Amino acid sequence: MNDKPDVSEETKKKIQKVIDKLGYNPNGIARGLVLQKTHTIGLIIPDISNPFFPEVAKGVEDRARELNYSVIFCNTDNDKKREKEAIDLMKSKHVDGIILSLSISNKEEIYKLEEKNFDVVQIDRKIPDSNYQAVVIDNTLGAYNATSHLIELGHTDIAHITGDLEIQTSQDRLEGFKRAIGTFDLDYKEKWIVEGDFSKESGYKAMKNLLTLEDRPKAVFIANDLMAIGAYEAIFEMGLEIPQDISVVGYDDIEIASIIKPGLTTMTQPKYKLGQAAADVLISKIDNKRNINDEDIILNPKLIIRDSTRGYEDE
Amino acid sequence: MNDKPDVSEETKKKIQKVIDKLGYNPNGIARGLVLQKTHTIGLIIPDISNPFFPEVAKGVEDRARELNYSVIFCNTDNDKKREKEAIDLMKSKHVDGIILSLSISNKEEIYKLEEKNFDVVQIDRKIPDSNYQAVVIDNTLGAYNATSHLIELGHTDIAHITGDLEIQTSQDRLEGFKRAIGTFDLDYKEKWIVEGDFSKESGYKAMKNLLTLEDRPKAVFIANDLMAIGAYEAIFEMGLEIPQDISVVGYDDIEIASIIKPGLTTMTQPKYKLGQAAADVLISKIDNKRNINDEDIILNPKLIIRDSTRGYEDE
DNA sequence: ATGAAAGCGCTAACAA
DNA sequence: TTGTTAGCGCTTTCAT
Repeated sequence: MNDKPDVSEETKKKIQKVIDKLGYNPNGIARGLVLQKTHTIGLIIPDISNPFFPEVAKGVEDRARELNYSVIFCNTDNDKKREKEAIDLMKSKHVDGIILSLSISNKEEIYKLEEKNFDVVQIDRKIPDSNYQAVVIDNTLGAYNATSHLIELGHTDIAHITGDLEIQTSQDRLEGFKRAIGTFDLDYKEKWIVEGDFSKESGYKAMKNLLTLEDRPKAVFIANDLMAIGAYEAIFEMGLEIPQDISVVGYDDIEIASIIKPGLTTMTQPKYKLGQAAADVLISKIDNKRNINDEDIILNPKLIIRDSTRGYEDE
Repeated sequence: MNDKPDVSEETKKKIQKVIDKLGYNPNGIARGLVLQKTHTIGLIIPDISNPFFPEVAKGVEDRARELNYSVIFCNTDNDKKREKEAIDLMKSKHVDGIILSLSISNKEEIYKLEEKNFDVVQIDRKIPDSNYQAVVIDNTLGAYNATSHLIELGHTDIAHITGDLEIQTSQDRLEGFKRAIGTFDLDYKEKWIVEGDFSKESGYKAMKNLLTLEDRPKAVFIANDLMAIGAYEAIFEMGLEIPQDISVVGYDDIEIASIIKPGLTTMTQPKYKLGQAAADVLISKIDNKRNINDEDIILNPKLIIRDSTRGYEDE
């Protein structure tokens, strides 16, 4: 009997001796069978080799371990079929709950889970109309703050290079940009908003585009760092300097942002914290069935100021 | 009964209907209990947020899934205590086998596992004197090839910036360097071998060091890309050009290597393949107890030639 | 071709 | 305080 208060010290010691001698360790799976509890959670993510997720996974695993849970993990490559398989796997392994990030197109699986009353928390992206609690990072706010930084520096001619607009993230960042421009009563020109696709090359092209305009912008907010790197190239190629001729703000804070010259001002995302929070929420749901608070948790990204931005009038 | 040949088609269909209607899914944990088999493997790695491991983890998970296994993962942060806990966890979860990368100082755990006749494969680093099969990448060969590339380009004055020499990897790369120099009958100068610690700053310092020498080298092999980035800075600061004045080869092929100017020639490691191979080996061990081949698997890194190297006489 | 029963290793409930 | 027993959901064996 597991540490019950009514076992004599003496017996405990005796038992412990035998345990050590035989090298016995308890069979968690038999225990799981009778207790209907595996002390395991599932982690379903699109791609562990996308630099966003390892930190998240680490946060999940660290916190889960602290709370006495272990984690089974699955990559889905954003593939609907694999997402379904991953969920079925979690069911058959009888995990106590699941942390997942599904592709938007896969609502059905979420609904099925809801029907079965499974404990789930969504991370990074929330499926619209789903009832499960989500832990996400506020992209709109991030973009708003990035743009505001430029405005506070005195800039008025600000462009934006978006990500692939099919993706919600890009839409959110675009909206944050527009909102900042609006809040400060600047007007933005449609031609200063150029669509990219998150790749370095698309950043290069978009920037080239912007720089050949007659009234070219003096600052640009770019939806991710990789495109910003491409933009750097375009800027240098035109013989311009950062930030003297043009200020640039990226998004993501990838490793290169601090290494490249000039250091890239960018938004950093609380990835580890996201993982921790998700594990916290899920496990408190599991351990304590009443939902104390099932509001979504929205984490704030943070501005990292480096050398790629400066005031318009600083010169 | 699971797909036995002696069940009438009719019955099968009937059963299937009921299954679908009730939304039944089999309880893998009860099955595991009676079969003494969980179809789960453990993955114990130092740090998923170190860019080396996510690819490895992906390789493991992909291959495991193909072979019908799922994976429980643990981060250890190279902490002995956490390594032990992770192993105990795997035992209590009754995984069918473990893929792990332990710190060298933790031999005892490996030995204990051996005693218990557990299926294990080691990745990335092999504990000396352990009997478990390992899947590793040949650092000595990689360094040898990197250096040879420089020699084949016609260089004779070649320096080396090492990593932290407490770490086996650094030793291996140093040895590969020396071996290449020896094979081609060049002689190396001790002062051309400078110790760094894998950080960008140490690369900068070491390079500064090398460049202020009276007889400064015309080429340098650096034990990782991050230090190479630091070295770039030192080189540019001295008003020198890459590769005109000095050729540089790095190691790791981190993302920045292809983005920085000039593109860094470097060694890339088959990380995904490492993960796959480890899963292959482990699961074939599990499924088929006789050890077909328990030799270590040694994977070869590959040279990626970019713009940071050129022949000594090309000018 | 199908049904009944035993048992995997554990915990909870109960009896002594 | 300790010992005994039932049963978690499955597979396997044996009997029908």
